[in-house]
Amino acid sequence: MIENYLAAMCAEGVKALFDVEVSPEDIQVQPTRKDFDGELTIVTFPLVRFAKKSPEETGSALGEYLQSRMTEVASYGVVKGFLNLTFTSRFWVENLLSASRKEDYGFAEKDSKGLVTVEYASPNTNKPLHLGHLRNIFLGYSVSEILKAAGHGVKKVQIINDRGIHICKSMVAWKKFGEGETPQSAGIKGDKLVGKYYVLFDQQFKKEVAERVKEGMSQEEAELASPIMQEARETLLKWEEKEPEVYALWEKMNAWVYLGFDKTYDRMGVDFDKLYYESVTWITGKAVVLKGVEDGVFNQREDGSIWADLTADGLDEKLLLRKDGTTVYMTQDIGTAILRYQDFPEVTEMVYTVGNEQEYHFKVLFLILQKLGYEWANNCYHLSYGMVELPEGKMKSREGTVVDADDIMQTMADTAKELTEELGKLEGIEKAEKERLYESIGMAALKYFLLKVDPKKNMLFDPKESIDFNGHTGPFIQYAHARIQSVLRNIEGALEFDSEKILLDQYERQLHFKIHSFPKTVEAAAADYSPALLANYTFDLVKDFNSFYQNSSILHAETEDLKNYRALLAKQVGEIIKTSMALMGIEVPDRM
RNA sequence: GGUCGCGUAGCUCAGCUGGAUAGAGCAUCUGCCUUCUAAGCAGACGGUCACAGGUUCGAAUCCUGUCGCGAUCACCA
Repeated sequence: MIENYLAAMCAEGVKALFDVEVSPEDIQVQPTRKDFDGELTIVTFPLVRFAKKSPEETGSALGEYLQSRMTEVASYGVVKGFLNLTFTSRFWVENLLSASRKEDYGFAEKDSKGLVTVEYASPNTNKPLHLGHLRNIFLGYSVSEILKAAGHGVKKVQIINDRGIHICKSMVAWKKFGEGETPQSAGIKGDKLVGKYYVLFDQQFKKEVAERVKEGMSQEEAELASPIMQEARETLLKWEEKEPEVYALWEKMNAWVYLGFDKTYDRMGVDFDKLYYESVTWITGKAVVLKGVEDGVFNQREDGSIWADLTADGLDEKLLLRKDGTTVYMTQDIGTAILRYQDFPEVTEMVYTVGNEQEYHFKVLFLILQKLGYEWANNCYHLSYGMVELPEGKMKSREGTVVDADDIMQTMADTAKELTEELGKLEGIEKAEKERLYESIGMAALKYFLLKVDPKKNMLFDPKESIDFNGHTGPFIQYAHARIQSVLRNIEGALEFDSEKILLDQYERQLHFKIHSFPKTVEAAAADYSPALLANYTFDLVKDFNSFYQNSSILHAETEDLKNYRALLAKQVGEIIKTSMALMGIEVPDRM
């Protein structure tokens, strides 16, 4: 990495020129701003006090030193406390050649770092997936791919929340109003069908409550007295006792939902290495909690409920087991974590991709696991992401303002089709191929839109904007790649050239520098668990490429050497676009 | 009320461990398709980086306080 070498040389220079020891880490090396000549800049302000000279003189002295000792440095310029270095064409061209020779440029050595589990998609089985899940799932998938690229082993895991009162609600409503309806008979996906009955339950519940309030009950009393709610609670108890009829219905309805989810995941292009079900993990959780009481980690109250006292750590007391012995969310998550550790004993880190409204939950969970004495609890990380809001405010399932995952994917594909047909570029392509393309473009728009924003921030999903394929969008990047492939299709033979004959202009220097930064960007994205870093990098790369592309022709270059060199440059940009987008789960077609 | 997060152009967002005149995209306006795909390029317009202090050669960035918005503090998950 040239930055490190440069910093080391600077430190050496400071020692030689000003007789002061500085460590290379203290030398500030940064990309040169666009409006100045050069690719890398040394900030010399901090060195001024050692040099006892003006910033300008300090910069010149150091620049002179570097230029005379580094063959890579072609020239330097000093502006106030900034030393701008321009590297030789030869250096950048060599760099390009070595990058293009690497099969997996930008990737760290495989499995050079520890195994990480990444959990994402924790859906409830009582309703279909929505836009919030999409952000969660794309994020988790992308982070998994990025971690792999950075040299980690990765296991993608899903936790399915298949037990609890919410499923019972769907079950009760289906029994009451369903008349034996199935996904087949209704002609809709299983998750949609079950979701429908969840909504029906809520409507009935509200109706019953309203009736009772009208008769003079308080809101609270009415909610307790609602027959359908009572039935749901009874169903939950029967489920816990594994009463055959209830259990069979539960299995049947969950199976419908899983088939529906599978379709959605499939279209999203994501997969999992292992699934966990809360209907299983709670058993482990409960056992661990009971053991924890014996070991004095938790305490039991008179009513029989079990609690973790975290007040000493500045948190609250947390319920782990109800007085009737049933488990809560936290108990299940304890069980899940332990099971996961048993499944992957070599794991060095566990990542949880879960919304930021659960930050407190995970703080508590990790602390409890630590108290239980698990070493690995120190390496759990809550990859917390912000909510997706709509222009009209938050999504609320009860108010019907949720954006359904399947619907939005379909809308994106439809729009892609519409706009592509309008442009009329796909003559002579088979129909099936075209359909694949529309899907690919639509999904790129959606995924990129959700991933380009810093995960931890809340974001706004404006349907109008998300469907735009111009500007800072997935299709814009796909398009650049398609154009590159188109150029390459017109070139025969190997892209060989005499590197002595290549002189770079400013557009190309920008590009070379971006290419050079790719491995570093992957590493940074992994360290931050942030696909947004990659997204923004790729967009910048494409913009630089477009400038170059529009301003210097490749096929009609002045000489054969120049043509081949530029083509190789374009090819390398194409390669990076492809890998980088793949790390976001986005495919890039060869034409569009 | 306690805790955590956020506040940058009309809108959506970048801005890495403090560094140059705060950057993109959208929107608005002006140019560019008889050489490689115009889903593009070149340019114009647009900012009191919420506010007030502090730290220093230098602050959108770090610290403190104020205001505004959001999340959370469930025997829901």
